[in-house]
This record gives sequence, C-alpha cells and structure tokens, in this order.
Amino acid sequence: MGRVSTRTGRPPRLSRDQIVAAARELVAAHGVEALTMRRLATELGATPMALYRHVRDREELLLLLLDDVAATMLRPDLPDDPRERMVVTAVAMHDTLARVPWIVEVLTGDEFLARSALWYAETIVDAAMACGGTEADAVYAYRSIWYYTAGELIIRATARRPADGRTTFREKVFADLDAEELPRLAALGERYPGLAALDTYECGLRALVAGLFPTS
Amino acid sequence: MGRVSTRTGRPPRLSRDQIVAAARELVAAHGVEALTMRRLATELGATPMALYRHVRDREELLLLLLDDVAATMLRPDLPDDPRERMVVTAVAMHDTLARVPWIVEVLTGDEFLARSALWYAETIVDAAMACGGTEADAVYAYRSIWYYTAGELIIRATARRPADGRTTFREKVFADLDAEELPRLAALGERYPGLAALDTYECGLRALVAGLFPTS
DNA sequence: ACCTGAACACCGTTCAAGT
DNA sequence: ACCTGAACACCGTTCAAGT
Repeated sequence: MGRVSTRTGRPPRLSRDQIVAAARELVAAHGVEALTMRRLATELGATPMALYRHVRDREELLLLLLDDVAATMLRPDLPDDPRERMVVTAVAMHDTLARVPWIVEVLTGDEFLARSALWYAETIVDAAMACGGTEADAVYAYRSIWYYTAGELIIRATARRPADGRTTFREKVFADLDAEELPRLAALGERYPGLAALDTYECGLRALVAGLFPTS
Repeated sequence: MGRVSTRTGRPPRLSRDQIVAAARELVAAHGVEALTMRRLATELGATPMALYRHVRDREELLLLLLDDVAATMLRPDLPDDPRERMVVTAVAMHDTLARVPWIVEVLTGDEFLARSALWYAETIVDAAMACGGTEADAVYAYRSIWYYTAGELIIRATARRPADGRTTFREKVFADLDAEELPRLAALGERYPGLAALDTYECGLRALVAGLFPTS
C-alpha cells in the first residue's frame, strides 16, 4: 500500500488539463493559427518541450479541444416524424459546430464522426431507417446530410475571413461580368453578395431530406 | 520606336510562367504541402527571394495554379430538362475539382466561384430559373448544391489521407460501440467503413435537386 | 531590372542534460 | 518523473547590396 509514497522524481508543474485549458483560451482569444506549441508554452511560463510530456503533438492537442465541443453538444428533443427528426438533428449538429471558430481546421477528416458526432449519426441513421430505408440507404442519407452540412460550415467560415481586401475581388468579378457569356450572373450583379449571405442552411437541408425520402 | 532597345538593367532569368510550371510539377509530384517558396526556388536553381519579383506571395501562387483547373474544366453537353441540366453541370463541376489533389487548401474560401466556376454557377442558376424559381431561389439552389459538392470533395479528400494509423482509430470506435446507447451504429459495426466508402455523390445530388425543385 | 545573401521572426520536434 | 537548453531542420518575407 501507499502507492503515493512510491512515486519518484520531480513533481509535475504542468498538467494535461492545464495545457488544454490554456490552449482553449489561446484559440478563443487569437484564433487557431495562434495555437503553436511555442506560444502555448510561453503562455504557461514553460519551455515548448515541457508540453510534450503531456501531449503527443499539436494534432492531439486539437483533438482534445474537439472533445470540448462534444461536451457542449446540443441534443434537441426529437419529434415523432422521422423526416423532421433528421432535420432537427442535423440543425443541432450544424449549430453545435458553427460555434467552433476553428472548425475548418478539424473538419477536414472524419475524426468528428468518430469523436463527438456519434449521437447525431445514430439519430439520423435511425430516422432514415424509420422512413423505410435499408442500412445502406441510411448510411448514404447520413453521409449526404453530412456533406451538405460540412460544406456549409466550411464555406461560410472561410467566407467570413476577408483576408485583407480579397472580398473586393469577388465583387469586382461580379461587377465586370460578360453579359453575353454569363447573362444570369450579370443580371444578378451587385445583388449576388446579398443573396449569398442569406442563411439558407435549414431550407436546403429540408430539400435534401425531402429528396432523399419522398413522401409517398 | 524600338521599345526593346530602351529596356534597361539585368535580363530576366526566371519568368512567371516558368515559376508556375515548376510549382505545378512540385505539387503533382509531392503534394501541395511540398510547395514552399524555398523548395520551389531550389527546384528552379534560384534564391527564394528571386520568386518575389514575379509572384506577390505564396497565396497568389496557389491562385495561379487554380487557373490551370479552369483551363481543364469539363463542360458537358447540356440536356433540355432543367433538373437534369443541374445534375449534369454539378457532376462536371465535381469531377473537375476531384482531379485536383490539393483542392482542400483552396476550396476553403469562395475564390473558386470567382476564378473558375462562373460557367457552372451560370448554368445552374439558369436551370434553376427554368424550373420556375426566382433569382433568389436560383442563388439559394446553387449555393445548396455547392455546399453539398464542396463538402463531399473535402471529406473524401481528407478521408483518403490515413495520417499514419489514424484510420484504425475510426474502426476501433466502431468496434467497441455501446450497443445500448447507439444501437444502429453498433449493428452496422464493421460494415460501416465499406458503406461510407461508396461513391454516392450523384445519388445525393439527384435527391437534393429533386427536393429543391419538386416535379408538380 | 533582376537576382543574391544575410537576416528577422517564426515553426514543430529530437536529444542530452539537469533536478 | 518532469522540465530545460541547445540544436536541427525547416518556414515566409524584408531589406540592402550586387550586376
């Protein structure tokens, strides 16, 4: 007994939780690009290498931050209608992820499914089968919804960064369009950015679900 | 006259085209992560800084590479039926981009629309209006299709990189699922990866288009 | 005008040494 | 056991100088 007394060596000054907490703050304050091992170490008053005692590498640190998302995951009340259940679940999944500013960095790759989204996947797959789909249909439906959702999140997240005057670039393109070659876009002209800025995630989602599982 | 004779200074050894060509080769051979200013310079037998005479920065270099994609853009024959036209156009857009291995790097942000995808946008917007949609409906339809397409491209592109034994991670998660909490996924078990690997892009796209513009 | 060389301000990570 | 310090092998980019 007394496993405590058998501990040997220098007592730890840093902990994994402490590191993750500092990483969270850093990302919240300055964006994911500010999360470097060196900067995080400085923030903790330690050497960069001290972090490697507690975390395998930068990749693992990001995945640990993703676990926070799982903790604050929205789990909506589920309606009886299976199509509506798919919509409500996908919207919750979308909204959960939309709150993560560094989502793009981590969405590339299907780690999300593995770490936090299992409940969403389960619920959508179940609803798809309740619509009369086979297992294969249900997985395909979930993936379609996931593609649509991931695309929306990524495009919107990156569109928000103006990247130093590059927003004008798109507007410029729309301003001097060849009306003969591209009549529809030319007619839209300056109204395009406004229309593109509308939040139509749920509308499109409903269309997708309706198309995947037509009613009668 | 003789503007040529009035030229002054050292004759150029590098050209913009030459730099872009070397960048293209580098990316094709070793992936976009190998495209660094220093490595590209070495490849050209020059100093890193020589490149900055011809290219503003690394970002611009990537956008110049994107112009290549526009040049090899697939423009399919368009069927009369507007819904089918949307599907055929989106599939062409998808296939064009699927050939670009570094697509993820550049898809984040709507530069693609601005640089190369105008024809696709025009065609889809036009088809959407031929289905009886307003301009706003048409832009919303295009964006929904674009979200779905971008998501598919990004998820599939990143799923292909195993990232050193992280593929086993997802399989492991699926292996020891809690069958009480997640019965559908647990029942799927090992069959999930196989089902997720199926190419259902066009199927999902057809569902989306059918949902966006229901026939009568 | 075009290119070089040295320098600045960074990265992630390994390895040997200290406490 | 935990942390430090120095080092390795990189980045993109600026600036002053050479031809």
